[in-house]
Amino acid sequence: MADGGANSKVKRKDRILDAAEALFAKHGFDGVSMRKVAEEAGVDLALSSYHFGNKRGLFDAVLMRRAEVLNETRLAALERCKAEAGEGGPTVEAIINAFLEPMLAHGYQEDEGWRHYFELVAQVNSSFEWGGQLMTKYFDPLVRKFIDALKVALPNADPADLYWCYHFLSGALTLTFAHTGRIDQLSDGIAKSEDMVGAYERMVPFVAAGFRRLCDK
Amino acid sequence: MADGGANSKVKRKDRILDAAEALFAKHGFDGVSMRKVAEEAGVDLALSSYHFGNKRGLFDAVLMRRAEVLNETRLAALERCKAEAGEGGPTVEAIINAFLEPMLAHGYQEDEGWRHYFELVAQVNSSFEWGGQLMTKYFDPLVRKFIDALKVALPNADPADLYWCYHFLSGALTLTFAHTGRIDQLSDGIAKSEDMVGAYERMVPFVAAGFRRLCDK
DNA sequence: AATTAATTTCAACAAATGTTGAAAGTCAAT
DNA sequence: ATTGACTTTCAACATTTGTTGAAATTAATT
Repeated sequence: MADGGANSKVKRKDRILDAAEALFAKHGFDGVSMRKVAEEAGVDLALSSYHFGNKRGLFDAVLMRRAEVLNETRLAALERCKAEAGEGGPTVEAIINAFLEPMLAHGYQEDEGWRHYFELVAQVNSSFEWGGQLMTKYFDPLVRKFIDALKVALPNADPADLYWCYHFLSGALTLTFAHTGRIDQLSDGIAKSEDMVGAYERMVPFVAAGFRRLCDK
Repeated sequence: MADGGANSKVKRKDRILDAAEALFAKHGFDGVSMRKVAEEAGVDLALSSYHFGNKRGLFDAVLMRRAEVLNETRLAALERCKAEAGEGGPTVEAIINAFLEPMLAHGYQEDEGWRHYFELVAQVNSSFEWGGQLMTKYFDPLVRKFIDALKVALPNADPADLYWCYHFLSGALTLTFAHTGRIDQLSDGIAKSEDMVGAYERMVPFVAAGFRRLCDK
């Protein structure tokens, strides 16, 4: 039997998460109904509540699923770049690269699940209602490790400067992966929001230069 | 009679816009009901539909109201910095400053209306559903003028690099004004999201350094 | 095969939603 | 005072919303 249909071997619970991920990414928490999720996933309405308790539980489960994977991959990238560096520790560029590169590694081009996920994170990050709480919960423990590494690479930095620089990085990063298509329109097609490799290759030096200007004293 | 109550002289139409602005900023388009707007504004439910046609019309009116003011102020700042510069034109730093400084000028500290507005724009900018369309419509004509000025300041820049740099600026800017409180939690209070002056003073050199690294050849 | 547990469906609930037509009120100009 | 345009209220509409018990089905265990 061919896969992919409504009778696919993929567990219903995962199909619900996939559908919710795609829909929340496009329309936000309040723009999606439980019925729409059920319809998209090809399951009964009540099943999402059974598996995740309620709508908010479903939303949290979507956010958590890939956060754990991303955090592990980023941590591994940070450890690797530390190991490859000499005793002075890695450069600013190498640390930022370790933070960004894993976002492309997860088969970003092929796997639309990850694309939906990053669109969702972008929206959560800059939303007043969710931004402070959820991003802190899911990502900040790891972010602190990257900032510690940056403190070593920029030993004379004022901590407040360092946190603001990371904040700017976070904003540039999430908007880029939000994939809104705005840069396409603004540039008349010269820059393409689908070109994540091009964005990544530019973001590393852009952000590193900013860190150095403010924190390299 | 004292002002400020439900019988204030302020026109009901403006009270609706103010209430909608605050609510949309906090909860997004789909997270706000017409009834909540009416209640917050102290007017009848049907009045918003009468003045703005429907919910979407109200949302557009909120976005448009201050966009026009901001665009004018930014244009004036750009012209002024061009006039003050020599014949070589303004520096990258001066151009970016002209783009950012007007956001603080509108009595940002006192007037919470502007704070709500920027929170709303932040959310719109990184939302898939609205980001591409609305930002282009309201802001891009002016943004193109700033990019033209940057092309003069960075004459050897590859246009694609320039557009990506602006995109990074846009992301850093909107997240900072989204005011989510995340930087407070991440930094344990060392950096404060209320400190918009501090953010502004750091963002100008941060972004300018990025532009120079990628576009100054 | 029998029993228990986990999953999925069905049907319905009360509450909340955007919108609208008609009535009532307000205000300025004649 | 009367007209006429504009503003505001009232009441109701048809949908849509999240959630939940109870029944039915499937899977796992004995």
